[in-house]
Amino acid sequence: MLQQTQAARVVPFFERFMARYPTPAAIAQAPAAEVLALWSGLGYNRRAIRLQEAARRIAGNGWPPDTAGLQALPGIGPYTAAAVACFAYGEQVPTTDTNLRRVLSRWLGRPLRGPELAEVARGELPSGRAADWNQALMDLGAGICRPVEPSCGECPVEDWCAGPETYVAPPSQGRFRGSRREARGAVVRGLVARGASTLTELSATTDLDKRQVSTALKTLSDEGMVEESADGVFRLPGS
DNA sequence: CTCCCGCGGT
DNA sequence: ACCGCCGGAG
Repeated sequence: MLQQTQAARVVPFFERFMARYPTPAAIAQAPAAEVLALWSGLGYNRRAIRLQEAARRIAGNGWPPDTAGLQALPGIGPYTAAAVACFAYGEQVPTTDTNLRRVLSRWLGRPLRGPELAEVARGELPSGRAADWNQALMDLGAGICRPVEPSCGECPVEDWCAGPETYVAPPSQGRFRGSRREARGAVVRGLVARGASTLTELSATTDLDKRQVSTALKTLSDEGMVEESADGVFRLPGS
């Protein structure tokens, strides 16, 4: 849930999920339609499908014991694997998210990315305190070492930091208004609200033209978020 | 407009 | 290395 999503926005969704699905087995057995209904509104709906698939593997095979095993699960990349390994398993690994990337880049005075970022972050880990360190750097990045208008005067490490200039903004994302992403999100919300629906019904509900709805349904089907249950009738999987 | 405790397919 | 994916806050 925290992947590319502000922590404050995640909290209510997380609480609902943990109440409904306290264990991997619980979410593994749920209909995908129900999981998507609980997820819809948080963003990046594919994460819900991948989370459930990961839970099914975990319910069947148990938890992967290390970072490599975690990263082999769907939807789990370098950051999430490291975060689980560190915060849940106590492994001494850096959680190289966007905050650590920015904080360490400014600290060292040059832009860090990819393998080099991971290597530098590993080198800075204080012995035996990876979890505290990672948490502290993420909070420093979110609260003080912000992307724009960082509060260097309040920063506890200002004296040995190169300064905020080296921050490089991520590539811009393209308009959301009128995008296929917006249409896909609207179609999922429409199917959550209406249940099984035709193209015409979804077009009316979402206030999108049939061309956009049709494209959204096709791509959503390809990714396992929608099924065509009968000819021309679409629904969320398992509904 | 930008950013958010990224990931996966190309 | 690049791009699409969701949605809300500032």
